[in-house]
Amino acid sequence: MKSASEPKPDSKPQDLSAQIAQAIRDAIVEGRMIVDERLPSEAELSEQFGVSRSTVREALKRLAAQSLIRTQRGAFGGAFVNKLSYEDAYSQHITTSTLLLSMNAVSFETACEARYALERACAPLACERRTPDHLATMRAEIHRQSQPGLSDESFCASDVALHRALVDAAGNPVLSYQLAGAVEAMQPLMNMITFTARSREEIVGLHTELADALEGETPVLAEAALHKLEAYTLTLGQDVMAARARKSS
Amino acid sequence: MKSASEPKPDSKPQDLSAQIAQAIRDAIVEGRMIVDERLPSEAELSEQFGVSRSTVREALKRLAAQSLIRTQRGAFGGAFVNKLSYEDAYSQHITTSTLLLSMNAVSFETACEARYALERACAPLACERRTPDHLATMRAEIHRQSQPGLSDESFCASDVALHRALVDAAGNPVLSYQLAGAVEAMQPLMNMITFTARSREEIVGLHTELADALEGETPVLAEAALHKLEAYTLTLGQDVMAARARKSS
DNA sequence: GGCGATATAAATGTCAGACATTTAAAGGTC
DNA sequence: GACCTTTAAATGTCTGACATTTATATCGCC
Repeated sequence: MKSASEPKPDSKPQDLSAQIAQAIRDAIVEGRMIVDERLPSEAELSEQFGVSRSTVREALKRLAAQSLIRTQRGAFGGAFVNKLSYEDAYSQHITTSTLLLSMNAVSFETACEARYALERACAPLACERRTPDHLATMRAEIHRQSQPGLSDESFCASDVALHRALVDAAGNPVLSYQLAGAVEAMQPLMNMITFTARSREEIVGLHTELADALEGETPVLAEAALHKLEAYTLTLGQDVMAARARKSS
Repeated sequence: MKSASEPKPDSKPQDLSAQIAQAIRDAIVEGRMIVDERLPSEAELSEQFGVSRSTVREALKRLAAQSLIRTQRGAFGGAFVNKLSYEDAYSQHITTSTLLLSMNAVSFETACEARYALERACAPLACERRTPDHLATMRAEIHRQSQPGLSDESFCASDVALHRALVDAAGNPVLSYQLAGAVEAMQPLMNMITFTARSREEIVGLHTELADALEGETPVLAEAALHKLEAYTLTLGQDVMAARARKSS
């Protein structure tokens, strides 16, 4: 793997707590410590590394922030190598993706393209494996989206739920994990768009096409629906941008 | 357990340092603090939150571990909201994905399926946008892979580099970020496979098909090559599994 | 006046020790 | 044997001190 011998000569000597965290992280990632194994106590670690207990604690908190360890108080407590759950990984991935998008001025076009490309990737699998449950969820969300009184926020949330159902229908947890970030991180960008009655109607129509394609197990139609959805979402976004540009100029 | 009447099984009240970290994290994610803005000093934070400086420091270390803040020593130093770079996001994503796969006993089949589904997602874009540079990289890696003396590790690394070039050719950084985890996290699983001369030849052939498809801008052929590659990788993996089962029984 | 060396101050990094709290296990009582 | 109490081993928190880093201000010299 990479690390220590980076070509970058600038590398500042890190804090002790960062170094210790890295040492333990390596041990976990490389499998030298297994899930649920107990780390030495803070006192023992501070002796092993020749630092104070506070420094060790800061290192452990870094690892805890990445869900690499969990701590338990009391006798026979301590820090344990944590089994990284899909749930933990999801939420970290979503936080990171959301920040990445918002802090790097990713254009609506780029994010949209990535999102729908990824969703099309799971369309064939979803057609093959979708259960009645998945179809029911999608139909329910579509029904929700066609109700007139729905707020923009709720419409967006329902949109995410529908797409989430599509992803889950592919029946591959690794795929679901990878896509969760892409879809959910888009929501802040989606929330910029104000949906008119007209545009909602169009979207609901395309969602229905998508659900029909899954039900009929026709991947080509599912991909086509996603292509149309991407194109339409893009025009909506560009309209909003154009309107803003006009207003501000 | 006293009562089930709690509306939310609030599980456990978190540590103070975790609460403080969450409060600051929320402020950053919700945009109440912007990039490069300076946080109050540790002393000020400890007064604001009514805790000791060590507790504040543990909270800050948690945030630093997620690359949400960076710290600078010296006068007018302090903690600053960090602009999350693609690089930081990559490495976090890869670490998380690798652990997720290794700790949750994800099958080779599932991981393989996810990986190639994602790669096929960027095939059409890559056909459209690949530069001569991308093609050159792919050809160079293919040439490397066909050299007889190459170690298994190097072969795998070259495989990753080739697929990385494919992903980058799509010219969408968000897509690259999302896929980096999937492809690189697979490497430990790929390293299980020992490549015979025969299997390498087959893989190099399929890689060439893929490069040809990109060069000819024929997305259908690119997807076909990836499908064949997935199928072949899968059989290789299953052979290894079967051989192990025979040996251990 | 300008410039280089020095002092200063503000902040993080580290340490040491104490006390509080939690928790499981050992021991004692009926 | 069931229930209560004690105990010990951990983490969680606080306090105060000192070390180190670094931008800025000051001073002395030309």
